[in-house]
Amino acid sequence: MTTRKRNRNLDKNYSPDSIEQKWYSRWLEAGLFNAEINPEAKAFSIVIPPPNVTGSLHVGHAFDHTFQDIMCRTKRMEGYSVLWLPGTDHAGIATQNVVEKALAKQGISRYDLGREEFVKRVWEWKAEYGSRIINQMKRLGNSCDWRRERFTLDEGLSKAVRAVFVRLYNKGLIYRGKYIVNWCPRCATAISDLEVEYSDQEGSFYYVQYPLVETEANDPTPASPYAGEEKNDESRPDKGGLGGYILVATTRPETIIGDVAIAVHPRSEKYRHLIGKHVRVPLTDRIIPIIEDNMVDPEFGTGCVKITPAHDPNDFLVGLNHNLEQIQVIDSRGIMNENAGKYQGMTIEQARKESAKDLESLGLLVKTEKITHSVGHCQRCGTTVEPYLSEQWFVKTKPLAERGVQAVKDGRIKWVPEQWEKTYFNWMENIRDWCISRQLWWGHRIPAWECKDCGHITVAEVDPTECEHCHSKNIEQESDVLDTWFSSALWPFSTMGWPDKTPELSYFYPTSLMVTGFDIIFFWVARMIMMGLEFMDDVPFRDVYIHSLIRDEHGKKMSKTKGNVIDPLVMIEQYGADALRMTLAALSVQGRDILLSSTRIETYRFFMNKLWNASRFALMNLDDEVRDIDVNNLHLHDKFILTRTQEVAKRTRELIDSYDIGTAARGLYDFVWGDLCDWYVEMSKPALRGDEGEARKATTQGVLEHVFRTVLPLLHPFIPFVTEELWEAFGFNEDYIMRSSWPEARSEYMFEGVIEEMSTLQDVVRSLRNLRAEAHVPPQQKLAHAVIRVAGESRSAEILRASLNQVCSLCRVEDVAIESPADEWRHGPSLSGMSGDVEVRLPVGDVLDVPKEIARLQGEIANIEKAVASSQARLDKPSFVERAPAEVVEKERGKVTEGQAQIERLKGNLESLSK
RNA sequence: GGGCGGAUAGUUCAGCGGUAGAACACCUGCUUUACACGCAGGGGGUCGUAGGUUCGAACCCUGCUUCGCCCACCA
Repeated sequence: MTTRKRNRNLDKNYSPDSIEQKWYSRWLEAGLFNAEINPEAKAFSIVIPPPNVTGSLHVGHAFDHTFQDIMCRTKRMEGYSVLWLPGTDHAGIATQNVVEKALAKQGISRYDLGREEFVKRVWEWKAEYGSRIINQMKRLGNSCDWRRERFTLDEGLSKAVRAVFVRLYNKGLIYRGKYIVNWCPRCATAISDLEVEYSDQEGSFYYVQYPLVETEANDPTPASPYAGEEKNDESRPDKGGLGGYILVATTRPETIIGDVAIAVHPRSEKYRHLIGKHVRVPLTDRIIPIIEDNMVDPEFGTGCVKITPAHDPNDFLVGLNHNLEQIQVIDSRGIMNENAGKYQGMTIEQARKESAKDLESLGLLVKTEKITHSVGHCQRCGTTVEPYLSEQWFVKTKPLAERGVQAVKDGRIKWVPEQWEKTYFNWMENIRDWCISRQLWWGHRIPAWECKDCGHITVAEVDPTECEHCHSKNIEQESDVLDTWFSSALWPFSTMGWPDKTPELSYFYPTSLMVTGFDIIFFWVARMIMMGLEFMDDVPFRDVYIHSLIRDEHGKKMSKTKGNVIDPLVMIEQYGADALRMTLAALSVQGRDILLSSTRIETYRFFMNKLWNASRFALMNLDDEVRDIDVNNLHLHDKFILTRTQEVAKRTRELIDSYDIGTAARGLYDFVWGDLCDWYVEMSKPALRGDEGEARKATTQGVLEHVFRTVLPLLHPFIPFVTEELWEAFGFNEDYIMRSSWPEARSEYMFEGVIEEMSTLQDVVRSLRNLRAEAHVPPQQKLAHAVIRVAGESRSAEILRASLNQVCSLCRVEDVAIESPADEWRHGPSLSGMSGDVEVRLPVGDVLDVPKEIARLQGEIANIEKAVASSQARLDKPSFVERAPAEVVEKERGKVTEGQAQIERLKGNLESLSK
């Protein structure tokens, strides 16, 4: 005889706080999250998307992590050796900004401190706040192997970064050059294309006339003959630039002093004759040529473009093609420089206003127009991004991207949901080189040393002491650091010890799954794929699950300024981590944003209590002895719950395997609350009370034991804490539920047809309850008896006869009689209802309101007649009978005959009531 | 300009070929010995719009309206 140590003293209400903390530390102590290399077992691995060290856990992380934790816990229970590798990202620009902001409060800038001291301060900051987000992850219940926690700037990862940089450089896939890049004047660094966010803005279009000059000689600028005149004079020759002027439209008059050419389209009717001629740049004395270039859209603006290679990406390319000078007039902080003449020292905005004013007074500004155009902003600080000419490092991405595309095309990487594949292909197939240098101090310093003597650049994994070319000792390391995403791109293998050949790499790489949001597909996912293929010669992960965004209850993006941020930690305080996890899991639907509100979390908080109390009920009715289930002594409801339990076990596993945790979570919720609590628990009461004898009581206990023994592990990945606590209370075994194995569906507990039979019973119970409510019978009043009228030989009659005890208990009646409809009605005034082939009658004596009941019956008859008529109409269509599947037609026939019988019965009732 | 997704009960969403479901909200009634973090019952929807395919469409196809997102361009 098996016995168990049960704990029957559970509190009446579930309180998560102490329980969650207790179990988390026990799991840690027992080393249950530790990943072991076990050749006997299959490996399952996930590397966590490393959050910023300075960050705080937001609800997006919470969702992401819940998903990963569900997968990891499930796989552990399925017998895999699971690695969930945690860590944080140094987040170069973001972290540097945070620390700079803190310093600014003390009136210090990073330049005051100098590079070395500043970086030291950032490390101090990291030491103080870096563990915060890690602790928050632990509160959520993340089952990461914390022994393996990594940081993108730690020693091992830095080694990997260097190795990758050097190898790519030697392969010719990293190059350095002077190019136009996106530049944030506030952060004073280059940023990649992806770090620019565009938004539409009001701006002005300035129509400026450039005077045509005969030669390249430095003639003095002629004053415009039109200064001060009416500007809309159609006779003016500058309309279309045909006279002494050429008209150019620009949004950036402050860059005019950096102009080096005017470009027109080669086939432009209007301007062709001017190609090769020259103009004088307004506000300067420079003479520049009019050139032709395909880049010009003759339909846009005036059809001619001023070319400023140092301050516009398109102009930059035109400049290269035509071998034009690059004149920089704006410096790295967004201030006009020494080439800007009288505008030197002004901000861009000031210079724009001033130059426009000056152009106007020279009579060269023909008009200004309001336009909306999209303007790029720095993702980190919102400052308007400047195209800026500077020396930068780039990764040549095309060859890497080609392999990345191939890996998805031949199925080595699977995207879930599949739709994201398209987005990925679209980006990868049109990929541009990646600017990886940043003029920051916090990050991986580029391992390149420039020789002050010969200018040669030495790129090396180990700090060199001399120039590899001329052996001069006079070398200096590049001051730039790498884009933070460079190190992130290596995360799946750098965290496992690459470039060394470690056992972790051979066992856990490629990882099984990557879970992340669509916002970093390009930043991160695509680059991990490229780097993984290049350096591991294998994909970094088999499946990519892209989850949707979490928004507030009205579908708005959460943001601090809107004040609609849901803080997962506050939610955990308030409702418990389990409730939050269950909510996030249950709300998740593939390919759709998730709208979250605290009332939703409350719903799942209630679910925790429901599960808790259902367990309390079971425990109150179980003694320490484990009872066997006697399959020959089961009632319908026992078979029903056993069957449903097996179904749910099977279905949940399938759903989790296909990453549909939303449906899985909702299925478990419905099973526990609906099937188990609303029906089984209620129906098991008579047997547990002993009303059906000792054998029935024992078997019912066995069933309860089995159901909880099965459903708690199914729930565990979703709500680990409460299930662990209950597992212990039931005393199912001495071990942790976390270490239990995933329940298999057991065929001996699956019974054919019981779900349908049960629904017959449920319908009858609902009908009876309905009648009670209708007759306003007080719930506490036990009725003497109800009558169920059903043909004696039908299946329904059999089902009901076997479950009379349960029907009585659920409907609070003393006795239920089963009669044949042919029997004479002899119970006095009654209410009746139908469900299927079963007529339910409730003798209600004096309580019955006769006129009201007559009205109700008439209404019901009308409804049924309508339904019968519509079914009949379908049956009358030969096409329907011929082409619809036989079972559908049969169902329709059934509806008609049943409906008609029902109408007959109701009419009989009506007659007897009318008397 | 290219692409993607949504439009179903008051709200947020499931359903994705056989004539509508859940949660929350609302109404009625309940100290029913697991749970008021609960129980029972109820009201509420011509499934955005117009066509088409089909015996049959919320579901498939095509237009339209509308909301949101991504990419590219913007002198």
